[in-house]
Amino acid sequence: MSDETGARIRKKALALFRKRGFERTTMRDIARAAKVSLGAAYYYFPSKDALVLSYYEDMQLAHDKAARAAFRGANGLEERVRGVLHSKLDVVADDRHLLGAIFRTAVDPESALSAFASSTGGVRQQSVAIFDEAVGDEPMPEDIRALLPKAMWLLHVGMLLYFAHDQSPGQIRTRHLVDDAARVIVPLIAMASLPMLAPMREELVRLVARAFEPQVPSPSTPPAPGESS
Amino acid sequence: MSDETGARIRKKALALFRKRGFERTTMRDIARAAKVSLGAAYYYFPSKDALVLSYYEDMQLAHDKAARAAFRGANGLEERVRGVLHSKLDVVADDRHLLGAIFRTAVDPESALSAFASSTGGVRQQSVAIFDEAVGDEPMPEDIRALLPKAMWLLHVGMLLYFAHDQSPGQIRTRHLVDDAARVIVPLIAMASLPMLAPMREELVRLVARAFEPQVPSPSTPPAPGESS
DNA sequence: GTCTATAACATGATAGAC
DNA sequence: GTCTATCATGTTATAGAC
Repeated sequence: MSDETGARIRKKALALFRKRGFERTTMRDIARAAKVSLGAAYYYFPSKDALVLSYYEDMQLAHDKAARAAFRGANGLEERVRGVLHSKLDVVADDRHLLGAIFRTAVDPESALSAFASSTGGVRQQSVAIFDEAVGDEPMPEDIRALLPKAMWLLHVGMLLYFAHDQSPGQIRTRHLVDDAARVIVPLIAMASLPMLAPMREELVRLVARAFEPQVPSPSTPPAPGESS
Repeated sequence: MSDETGARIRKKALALFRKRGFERTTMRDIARAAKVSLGAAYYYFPSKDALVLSYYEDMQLAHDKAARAAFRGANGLEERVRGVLHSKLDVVADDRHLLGAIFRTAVDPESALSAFASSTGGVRQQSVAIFDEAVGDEPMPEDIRALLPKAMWLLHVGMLLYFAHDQSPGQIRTRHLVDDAARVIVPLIAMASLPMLAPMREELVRLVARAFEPQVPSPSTPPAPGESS
């Protein structure tokens, strides 16, 4: 019954996390709720953080579906941006306190769950891909097109951080922020596309692109020449 | 000997953190090194995180001095930006692994040390002030002038995060990033100042300003003055 | 070999004696 | 103000059931 047991532990864990928060839920609580021993819980999930990562994956999958649904009714870039961001907030709305736990590990350079670690790379790439879909075939200079999804992913992390700290009722402030950001992005791209600004744009794009370069040769990518600094 | 004991605990703790990292240093190690009991250590510092906050304050003070020294030899905004950012990296260079511990708590909405919590407000305000000095009397539209220090503070947090993850020798990549950013900032301000872009600038400034609005009236500050975030 | 249960350990934090 | 127990909890080790 391995599959069933693991699923039950996971389900109970997420339920407890939602109800009482990450910190105040102990592994013993989880085991008790799932009617297994503490050791069994650890047999299925090597750490408490692993249970959070499990939530992280769930969340990503749910966002994929929600965002694509939003895209279907959307007209133009602004609406797609609004859709991809609001749908993310919808997905995590009931789990704001869990975000804190995720951020804590995501930000730690030593953690395997670090937002920049390769173990979460798959989930992150999937997340960037949905922003790529949001940009779609909106006309813009090639260099901007290449970077925009990553930049949006980064901003969306900031949005989640803001959301996690947002004390306003229904987190209305974050919702407003998203609307404002969506409204601004189209003219911003238009402005950046002005030929007159091409030189500066190139410099900015180069700067951001360099910031995104991988730190270590990832196992799937052979060591690229000329990438030490 | 209260003062002397507390100072000794603090000093030994920071030394151990530097030598062996935050995680691998236990409160018992610290107590032993400072020749006090575990309970005594907790008498002076209510938590392990409190010891990190203590480092955070030290770091801020050191950065103030280092940045002002850099300003004295600097000519123009670009050099001051370079100075304020590089001096920060200089100050934290030997404590990169400590940054991870700081971020972990700074990002957590429940933590008192959260970067957005009022208990760290004093330190953060001081940090924003040094970026205000860096901007100095550079001519630019009023609304940009008001927001720029906060925006720079935010970007500098990103820089520290990047620095903490930077595996390149001597963290040369972060250093290059700082140079690039400094080079870009002056033309960026010039561009944003174009009268032709005033409408969009106003919208952007309003967006960012709203994001910085304080969440709740802090208990230590009466609700009258319009500043805290 | 695959799963489960129990005991033990390390460490952050607390209580109460002196 | 300092100490000695003691607790709570994440994690690991060990032993057993099937």
